[in-house]
Parts: sequence; structure tokens; C-alpha cells
Amino acid sequence: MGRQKIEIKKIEKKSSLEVTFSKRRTGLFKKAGELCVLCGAEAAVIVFSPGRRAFVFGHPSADAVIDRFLHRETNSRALVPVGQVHGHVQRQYLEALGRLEVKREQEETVGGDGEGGFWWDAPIENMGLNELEQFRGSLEELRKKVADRVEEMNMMMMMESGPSSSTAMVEYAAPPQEYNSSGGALHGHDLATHGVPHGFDFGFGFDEHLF
Amino acid sequence: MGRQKIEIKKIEKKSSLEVTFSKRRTGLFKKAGELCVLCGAEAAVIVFSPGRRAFVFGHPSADAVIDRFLHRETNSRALVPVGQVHGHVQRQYLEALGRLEVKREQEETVGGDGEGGFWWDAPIENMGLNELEQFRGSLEELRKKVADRVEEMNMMMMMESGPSSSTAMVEYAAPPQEYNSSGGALHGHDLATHGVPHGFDFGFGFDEHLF
DNA sequence: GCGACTATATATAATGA
DNA sequence: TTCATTATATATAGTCG
Repeated sequence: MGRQKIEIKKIEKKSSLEVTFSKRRTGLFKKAGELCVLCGAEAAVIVFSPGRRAFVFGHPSADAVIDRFLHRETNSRALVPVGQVHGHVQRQYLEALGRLEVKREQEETVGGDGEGGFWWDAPIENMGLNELEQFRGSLEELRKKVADRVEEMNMMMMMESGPSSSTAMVEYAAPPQEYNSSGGALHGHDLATHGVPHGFDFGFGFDEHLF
Repeated sequence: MGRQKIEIKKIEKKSSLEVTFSKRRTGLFKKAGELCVLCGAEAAVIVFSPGRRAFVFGHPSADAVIDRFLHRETNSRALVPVGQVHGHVQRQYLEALGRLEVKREQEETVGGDGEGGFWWDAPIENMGLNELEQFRGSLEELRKKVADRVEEMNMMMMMESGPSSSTAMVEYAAPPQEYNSSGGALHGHDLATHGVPHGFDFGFGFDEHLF
């Protein structure tokens, strides 16, 4: 994002590392703030510089967010198998997949985690970068293959029952997911009206104005 | 940053709010990761969507960073570098992911492979149209997930903050959620007692050498 | 209600004082 | 560190399938 493209790897030159750290930290906080305002989200960002200095952004406050985050942990129960928490939509996918005769025995082997996960969790988590990249490539291929197959089948159906009835049947069987709309109340503070948020920095005192 | 300039104020249109939230959250995490890699920093980002869903990014792990942050007053300077406790880089990374990511909603995708070939060798030619469509949907998810992971891992591999680097990016499901930290996150901390009541609070640096 | 695609808005790397 | 500048790299708002 500058005069020149840079690789995302550790900056060795100390001087520019510091500059970059400062700029990007500021940018990060700004983005976080924007996300909060735009979407009514709550967020906390904690950054430790390599020199062990801490910088924190929080809305409504870092502590509030962290607290909320930590409390959820303490209060909730033990591990729940993935499928249980979230609804039917996913289940349908899984059922469909199950019919593929994909080796389910792996469920026990790879899943490892006992009740914690399903077999499809493992592959990704345990793959090395190369494997992942290869995996990704293969996925693309497969996706194409599947897409083609779908088209092909549509074509066939069209020929069987006429052009008018084909399209409707191609819809996703899975009903649109309820994206967490209920109770989407914002938590009190409407920042949009505050204009410029105030900032603190006990270390140096910049970052006063982010917007 | 788009076709059109937007004001930084709450987005009312729910549909675009969700899209924006998703896009910007991704962007935020990416930036956080870059900051970590480029500057050898440690960071945690916690975001609660208006729908109460929690999303977390952490390097080396959200736990580690939060823990460190919470101990700032008492141990701040004498703190044992969080990283030292952990062992092998990749291992730690995977553990963190395995521990957290399992509970992701998106996890309910496909995946897995056999010893011989990959699972997609399964006969798609035997699938019905609906199944194919569903399958395609699942593939899409998986692909995205894999792509994300590749990026994460690329980032991780570039990090040279010693033997303890890792990065975790996680989405927690809403109300019922478990997070059994093995790494020593603190529970039952009364955070709400200090900090800024509301609004933003930036850069809460505490004394130490700058870098 | 994603995923891909752009046209723009922003962030920021390099630079110089 | 800081600041301003500015050329570019990125992020992302809108749009379409």
C-alpha cells in the first residue's frame, strides 16, 4: 500500500519497523473503530509491540469486550459437537455428502478429538502448507467439475421436461440461513452520534484522532 | 474504499450491514496478522457482531495476548514471555486451531481424505441435481476455508518471532460456546472495574522501553 | 445471500525536512 | 521519534449471476 509493494515478512530494519508498526497499529485501530460504528459491533484490539509495549483499542471498552469474551467461556458448558449448535442447514449438507459414500470410518480415526470434532475437521488442521495448497488446487478443479456436471444435468432436464421447469428445480435445497437477526439489538452506546471518539495513550499521547 | 465513499455511521440496511461486517472483519484480521508478521508484534482482536457472534484473531493466540494484557498491572514487566511456554511452532499453531476452530459454524463443511486418494474421487456422477447443488455449496465453503488457512499459514511461516509463533483466527458461535483453554487463559476476572466506561479507548501503553 | 468483479476510497512505503 | 507528501498497493462498496 505504498510506493512499493512489500512482502509480508518480518521487517529487519529497526527504524522502519518502528515506523511501520506505528502506522499500521493506528490503521488497525481505525479500522476496528469503523467496524464498530458501521456495524454496531463491539471489539477489542490488543497489540504488543516487539518492545512489549501494549496498545489497546476497545469499544465500548477493551475490558468490557474481553470480559464478555472470557465470561462466555466460563459460563458455557463443555464441548459440543459442531453439528449440534448450529441448525439444520449444515446438517443437510452433511447428509447430502454422506450419500456420497465418502469414507466415514475416518470419523473415529482422524477426528481424534473424541466428541469434539468430526472427521472433516482434521484434514485441514493438520495439513502442511504444501498439502493445503495442493488441496486448494484440487478443490478448484473439483468445483469446476461439479459445476459442469450441474450444468450438464440442467441441460438434460431441460430436454426432458421443457425449458420452463428446469430452472426452478435447481434451487438450493437448503433454506436460506437465518443469519442471526433476532435480538440484534445494539448494546447501548450509539457512537455514530459521538462524532470523534476520544483517545488515550498513556505512553506517548498520540492517536488522539482517528477519524 | 469502494465504488463510493461512505460515511462512518451505522449502516441501517441490514443486508449490506452483514456483508460489510463480514468483509471488514476479514480485512481487520488480515491487517492484524500483517502487523504481527511485519513487526514481530503480538496481537489479539475480538469482535462481537451485532448478532452476538464472537470472532477472534490472535497471535500467538488470543489467550496468550489477553492473558498478558490482563496481567499488566501486576506482572507487567516481570512477565515471562508467553511464548516460552510453548513448544514447536507448528504444533502450537495447530493445537490452538484444533482447540478453537472445531467449534466454528463453517466447520460443518466437507473435507477429509482417504489414505489412497482424496475424497472427491467419490462418484459425483451418481448424485442427483439437488445433491450436486448442495455439494457445490459445501465445496465453496471448504474452498474459502482452505484459502483462508493457506493465507494464515503463509503468514505464520514467515513469522520469525522464535519458537512460539502461532496464529489463530476463530469464530465462536453465539450463545452456547465453549472455549476450554489449555494454555492458561484466566477466567473469572473482574474486568469491568477499571477501564473506560464507554466510548473508545486507544493506546493504553504502559511503561517499558519503547521497542 | 455468497462469489466474482471493478471502480474508487483508503492505507501506507518511501522520501525528505 | 514526527510530519507532510505522494505514488502505489490494498481494501472494499456496489453490482451482477
